[in-house]
Amino acid sequence: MPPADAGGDAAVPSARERRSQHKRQAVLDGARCEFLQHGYAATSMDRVAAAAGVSKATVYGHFADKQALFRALTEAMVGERLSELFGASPQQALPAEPAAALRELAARCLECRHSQPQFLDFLRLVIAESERFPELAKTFLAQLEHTGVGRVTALFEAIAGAAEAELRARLFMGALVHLILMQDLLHGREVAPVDREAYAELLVRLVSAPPGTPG
Amino acid sequence: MPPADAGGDAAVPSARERRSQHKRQAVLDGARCEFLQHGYAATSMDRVAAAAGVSKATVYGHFADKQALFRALTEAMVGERLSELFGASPQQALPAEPAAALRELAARCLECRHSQPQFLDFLRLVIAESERFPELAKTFLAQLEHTGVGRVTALFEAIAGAAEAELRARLFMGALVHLILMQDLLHGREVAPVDREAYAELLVRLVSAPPGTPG
DNA sequence: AAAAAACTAAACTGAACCGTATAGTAACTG
DNA sequence: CAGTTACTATACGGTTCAGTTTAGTTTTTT
Repeated sequence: MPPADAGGDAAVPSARERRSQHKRQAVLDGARCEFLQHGYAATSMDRVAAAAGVSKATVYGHFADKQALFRALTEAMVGERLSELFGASPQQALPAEPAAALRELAARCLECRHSQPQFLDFLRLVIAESERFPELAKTFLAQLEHTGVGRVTALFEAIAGAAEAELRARLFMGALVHLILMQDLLHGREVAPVDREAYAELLVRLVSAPPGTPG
Repeated sequence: MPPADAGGDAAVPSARERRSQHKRQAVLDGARCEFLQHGYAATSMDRVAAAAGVSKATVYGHFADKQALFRALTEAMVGERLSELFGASPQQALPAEPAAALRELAARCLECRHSQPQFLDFLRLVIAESERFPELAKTFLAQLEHTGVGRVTALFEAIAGAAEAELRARLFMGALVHLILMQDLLHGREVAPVDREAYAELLVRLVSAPPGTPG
């Protein structure tokens, strides 16, 4: 018999459902472009609709208001941006040797300006709206904890023992994120150029040092 | 003879001049409050005037438009926020011993949430508007280079030789700024609490390590 | 073919905003 | 005291914006 499902969440979506979801995705794509470029306050719903190639009524048919659209967009982005950055993809597996894995991870992060251009804009958006949308900031950090710190901590446990591994991981990630922030987000390459390879190499060397006695 | 100066930049300002500058400062204070709280786009000039306790005509008498006011405000803040953070004040001199100075500097930075609450909002503003006002970002970084990296580099030269001193300084500052950003700006204390003292101590120890051979 | 659902284009409401203008007031100057 | 300056309060013009509505079209379902 034909599916008695009258427009719900069937496993096999109807043609109407597919069309609707297609439009919904178009709205999200348009919103992504506008919000990432102009921030929350300076983005107008008219331009979102135009960028999505969709009428304004359609936008409001899928999302209750501007805030709902923003939240739906950013929630979707938190996951994809971070997991792409840390390479959950199968072909981008890290080397088995911990130190080499760290070096590879550092190189990958410092390349994000080219490999993940949207990530920088997204990071700026998260910081810019961290007061207006604190849940966004928290979700971002929780995902970063889950996707990044966890993995790196495991690497440091293999290098320098378990005691300081998490702190070392945070330090490692922090130094990388900071460089990206200053150089790529704040146009620091034009103000104070830094040798990224030397930076990464020194970072890996220092932060992998054995847990010896303090100087 | 009495000063023939007719309203210019005399060394002894007239009473009128003083009144005017007082109002101008009130406008800047109101603007600071509003811009730091709501960002550029979401701040209205009407609310700036209200926050300053001043009529809107006075605002536009002192500043050509919203952008000019924003630029004047942020330019003024770049200097004061950073120099207060790094303690150019006489009573806040750093210890003579380099390692102790680093520890003191780290502690001071990690306390900025309490000692310099405006700094966090300002940092968020600089990042949020780094595309709309790239000069602001560059000025901020240039000042950070001048006030922060320079000093810290000198400390590391005294510890680990001149070769890697600058990179070590950037690494040191980067790890600190990152922690502040994640914990204080992005509400990370509620998501992933970090022992700040342990973080600072490990940071100082690792980044002060002798320039020995890599592992 | 008829009914239903989702869409489009365009106009509209009510409010906010930037910047200007007007009219009048308080303070300083010569 | 007369003139100038900076201010206040208020209102206005023109634009933009969030969100709704209206009327009509395309697509899917029955």
